[in-house]
Amino acid sequence: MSIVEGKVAVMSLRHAVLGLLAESPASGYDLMKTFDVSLAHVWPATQSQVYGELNKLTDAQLIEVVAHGPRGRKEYAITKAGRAELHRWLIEVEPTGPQRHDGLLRVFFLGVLTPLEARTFLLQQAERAARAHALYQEVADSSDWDEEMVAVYGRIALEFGLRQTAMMEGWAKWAAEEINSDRARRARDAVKEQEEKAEEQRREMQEQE
Amino acid sequence: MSIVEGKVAVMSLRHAVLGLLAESPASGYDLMKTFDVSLAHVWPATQSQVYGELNKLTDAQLIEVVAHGPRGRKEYAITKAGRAELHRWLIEVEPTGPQRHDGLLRVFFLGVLTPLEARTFLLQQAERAARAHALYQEVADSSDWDEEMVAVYGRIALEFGLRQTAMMEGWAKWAAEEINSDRARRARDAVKEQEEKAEEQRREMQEQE
DNA sequence: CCTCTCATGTAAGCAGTTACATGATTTC
DNA sequence: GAAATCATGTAACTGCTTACATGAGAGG
Repeated sequence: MSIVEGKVAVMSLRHAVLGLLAESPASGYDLMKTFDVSLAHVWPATQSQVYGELNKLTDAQLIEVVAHGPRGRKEYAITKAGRAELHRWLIEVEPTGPQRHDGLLRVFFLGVLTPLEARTFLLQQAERAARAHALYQEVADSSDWDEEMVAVYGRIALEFGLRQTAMMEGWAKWAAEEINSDRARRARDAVKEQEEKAEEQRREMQEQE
Repeated sequence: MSIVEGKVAVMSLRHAVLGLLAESPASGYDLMKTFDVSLAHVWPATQSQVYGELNKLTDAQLIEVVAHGPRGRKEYAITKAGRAELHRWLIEVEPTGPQRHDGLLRVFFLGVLTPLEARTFLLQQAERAARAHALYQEVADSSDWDEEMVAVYGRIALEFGLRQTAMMEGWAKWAAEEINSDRARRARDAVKEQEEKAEEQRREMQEQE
């Protein structure tokens, strides 16, 4: 399933699980902790999703149960076929890049707000970004980036978060200023003028009746 | 619906449609063109989604049909209630920020690749970002950012794209270098050592049998 | 014994994608 | 009159979220 005649479903959750199990065997419960902490901002997943995916991956023989623990605990490990699929995904499947940014979507519609409201919104975005940046910075400072593979690539991912939030803050502040720019003022004047013209026409139409 | 006792569904598609109709009346067909061009990287939507949402919004009286054209064309306009809902969403609902970045997800698992493969992957990411940046730059250069509200905020959104792609390129290049760093080399050595120890233990176990 | 953590699962529903269906109008 | 474009919709399916259900073991 999922791979039929070269046509491949996206489904990165599957590969997130495979990737985590490639590092070390774990139970669904263990994986959830990782999803809630490390992967929360990259690929969030819910408990029911993870347990469901583990069963599907087992059926597809990409992972297997290697130990049964107390309380029905099932420890999974990646299989050879699973490693191959993970490798294929990493090397051959084109990443799609980030999509669906609802903060940025709002920017397209800031014209319906007053300039003051729009400016406030953008400065709030800047602050949110700054707070997120500070949080990432804390993690970067507190963690001991020692001799582990996870650490090297985890650090690289964290650096992305740092740069992303810094970029966001700078952009939002710049955008807030831009609203007060000459260009924006001219645009607002033009819109107002059009509205006045339309109003005038409407009045004339009414007078004719 | 969708708003029950302060509990609000996310559903930004609804607000994307409201936002577009707030600027000027349009048909589903018109909106699709906007979704495919301007909003493609911010909030992609399919044709069936848009037509479905238009009907739902009409039922909810947030928009209304203002004209019937040829070929069954229905032109929609936003209502007062729709404008209020759009305003509420813009001001009161917290943006969630970007989520689900499958390129970044891959970074977490680069440990399963050889250093060379990982480096290649990151440099490909850098190139992709550079290409996207060039594309945004072309739009920025070619468009006449004249006196229109859409232009001001469209330009601001475009600037986000420019900064985002520039950040991505810089980060990916930095990351590619980081793999050759001392820290990474030490991590790889440590992993190898552990594997050798495990191998040794396995051999000892077999000898005992 | 009681509570907290560990541990796995099911069911309902919404959001998003893909594919299919249909027909009117314009353009060459 | 054929092809391209305009225009709206439905159906099936996948992915994701929310809420519910259940129970075993550990620690006070």
